Amino acid sequence: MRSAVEPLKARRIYLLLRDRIIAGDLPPGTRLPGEPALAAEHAVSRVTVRRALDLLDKEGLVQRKAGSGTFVHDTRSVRPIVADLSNVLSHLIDMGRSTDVKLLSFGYGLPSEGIAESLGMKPGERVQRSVRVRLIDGVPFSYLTTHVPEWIGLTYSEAELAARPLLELIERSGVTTERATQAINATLAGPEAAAALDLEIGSPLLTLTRVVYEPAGRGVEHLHALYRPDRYSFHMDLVRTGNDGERRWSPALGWPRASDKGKADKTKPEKNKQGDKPTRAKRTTKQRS
Amino acid sequence: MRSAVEPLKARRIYLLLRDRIIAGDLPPGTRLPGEPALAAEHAVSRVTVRRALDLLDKEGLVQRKAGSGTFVHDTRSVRPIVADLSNVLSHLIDMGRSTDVKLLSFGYGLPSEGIAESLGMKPGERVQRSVRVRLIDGVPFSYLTTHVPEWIGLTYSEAELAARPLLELIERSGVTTERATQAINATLAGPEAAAALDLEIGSPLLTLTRVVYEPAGRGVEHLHALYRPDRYSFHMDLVRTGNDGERRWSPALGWPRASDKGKADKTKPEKNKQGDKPTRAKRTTKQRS
DNA sequence: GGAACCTGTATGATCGATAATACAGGTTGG
DNA sequence: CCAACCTGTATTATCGATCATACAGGTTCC
Repeated sequence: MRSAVEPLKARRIYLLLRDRIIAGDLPPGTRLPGEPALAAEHAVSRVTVRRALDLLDKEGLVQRKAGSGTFVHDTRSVRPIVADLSNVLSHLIDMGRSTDVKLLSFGYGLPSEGIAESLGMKPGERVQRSVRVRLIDGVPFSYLTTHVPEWIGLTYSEAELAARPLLELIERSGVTTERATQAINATLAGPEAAAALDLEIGSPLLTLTRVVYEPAGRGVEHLHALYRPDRYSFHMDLVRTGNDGERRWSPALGWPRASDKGKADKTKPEKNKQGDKPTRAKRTTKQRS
Repeated sequence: MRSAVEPLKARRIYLLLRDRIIAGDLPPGTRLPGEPALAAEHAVSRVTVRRALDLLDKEGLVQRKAGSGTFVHDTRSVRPIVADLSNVLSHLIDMGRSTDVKLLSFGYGLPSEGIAESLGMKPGERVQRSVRVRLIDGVPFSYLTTHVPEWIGLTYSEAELAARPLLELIERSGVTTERATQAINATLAGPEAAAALDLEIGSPLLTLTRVVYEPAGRGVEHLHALYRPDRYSFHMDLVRTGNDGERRWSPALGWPRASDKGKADKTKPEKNKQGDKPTRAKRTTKQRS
């Protein structure tokens, strides 16, 4: 009967080792068990173990030395960018790193039902849809799909969208934005996002869905963002609030931030090994925040 | 040369359709193109398309009717649980839904380097490590790995950990917790987490890593949580703050929450079809928060 | 009823992933 | 130097995923 489409064994072992490395169970510098040992441990052939190690190697998680062994690579050099809740990269820009935006798609049309509902639009109303990719130091890290009601979208041009932050353009049109809701989740990379973010299909992605409202309560922007988790993550400081029976954590508002012990700071610009696919930009423009 | 371990084609098509469904591109009720059409569109055989649809069907994203077609299932019945930033499920509990905890592992030992560093421990100091699974209405949705310095862990028993929230036990030991930092990210399910959360290996997961500090700055708890994205997501309301040049989004503190338009509310308890694996609990206890 | 679509199911051929095995060459430590 | 490990590489065999094709049966609509 049904054979249950088991994912590739190599991938299974890859994920297992990857988890142990990331969880710190295999600290940087550790020598992994030899390929024959791993093969025996997981009851697979050595060829399969090698493929798993190849994947880890390609991601820079391990370093292989012929004749010597396979070692866990020092992870600290590939720490992801951290952004606070508001999804602001300001301190990165302060550090002199440049963020660019590439506009992949731009057009008008009818919104899907879910978008229309969350923007509170009447049936038949049209939206502007755009797809952008954000790069930091030339490396793509987020894939943004935005939907904006047509009457706002018409106040700026395609070129302006590629050059300025969308929220700025919206506010320039006379709309004031005050409230927003957002949800953070996880998903797998589909073909388009995978290509844009230079990933394999099926890689994990962080998602952020944000809907921005104007004071009257109508939605003015629907943002769906996909982030490479190895290059981006949400970070926040919490303080314990509330009275005895109802104690909980609340985000510590307002900089200065609490824990800046020089920990995840000197994020090196990624070694950019394997010089494949120079990511020829279709339309790239400097843009802040 | 290298054949690049392309993920299974069926999985590729599955992901593609899944993205379009979740993104709202294919609204609930829509009839998908026929299997022959999809096969042609993606240049694969019909058998492969069927396997992709099988996966979507198994996840409840589509519904197939012999002779009629394949339809996008009404997604609203499988909306994920929403938790606010502080990771509190209080309003769910208020709604009468029960959360249980299953303790999978408990023990003492030396921490990995990363854990030790984030807890600010001296070399040689030991930690208590525990792995728990949280269920809501009997369905697992999170996989928690916690590390606590031994001197705190010794103040409570294994049975207590299975019955009470960890932070409560820590505070009971005399430590006051005031600050914490946390990061949200995404990853793929490894074998253990996949088994515990009733998922396929390689499924996407939300991760939350939180380190809790006592006033003196020593870490007292390291929490690594994995969440099923289809059953859990982080949600927050934002307000626009800051002066002109420095406008940004800040979390809207303090309930009452802004957007409760009865949207993601009536989350039905999941149909629990396919009665396989009755999830026999090893050690299950009611627990709040 | 009947044409035209659909899903469900079965078949044998093909191709890639995996297994089992063998050997070459580097590294380490006695 | 040499024994004992390691990674790198190659070979052949097997098994599962995929393909191409065909047919059965349900649904829809004219």
